Amino acid sequence: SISSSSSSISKQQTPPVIYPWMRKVHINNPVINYTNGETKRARTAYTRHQVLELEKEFHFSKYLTRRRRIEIAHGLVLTERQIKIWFQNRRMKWKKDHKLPNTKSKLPDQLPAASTSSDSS
Amino acid sequence: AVMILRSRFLDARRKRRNFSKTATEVLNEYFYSHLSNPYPSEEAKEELARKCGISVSQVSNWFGNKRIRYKKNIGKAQEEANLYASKLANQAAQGV
DNA sequence: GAGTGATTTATGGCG
DNA sequence: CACGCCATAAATCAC
Repeated sequence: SISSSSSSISKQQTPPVIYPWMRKVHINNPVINYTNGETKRARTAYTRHQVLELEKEFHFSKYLTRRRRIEIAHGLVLTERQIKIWFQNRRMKWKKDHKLPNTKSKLPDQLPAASTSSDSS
Repeated sequence: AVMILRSRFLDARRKRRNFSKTATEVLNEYFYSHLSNPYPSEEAKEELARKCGISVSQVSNWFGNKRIRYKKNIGKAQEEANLYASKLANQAAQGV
């Protein structure tokens, strides 16, 4: 029983309380605002080609040497930092995919063939 | 070519289902009762996952989305906040 | 079309 | 010190 002992009887009534976690934190330079008042942080979506190449490289090796990182960065027109970060994120994803997905996963290794799945191509 | 199509259809995002109402209820109750710091520990996440019948990753996703979307619209979320606040007060009154 | 769960870029802390 | 891991932010995707 880990009932939180934080029985803070704070006054309810729509408290306009702004806790620290509610403040924006990654509002750095890369902001793009179009005529509208919105200022959003830009998140570049990598092209299919870029992702494909990165994925290929990752399959070859999960880690990058400094040398290789520079080559890829130039080849894909991305910064070394972006390459490094991409590999870190990719490793995290790999871990997530390869850790025991417990015994309740319903992976369709053998889909019910009864349904008329009219697959065409 | 076939593999591409396969992977596209097997992509987890594409067969999205909403969580059960009770699961959302449980998550929201935790969120609003910890509004000052809605960051459940690993253990708390596991318990929530168990109670909701979802995975720990899904609990993490839920809190990540909830935090961002709450602070993107603090005003609109007040309704929900009050709703769960009164719900909790009610529970406390009954000694739950 | 808004809502929502999941995924993709990106940051910062700590080891 | 640079780099990896990790939790997380924020934007975006896909249904």
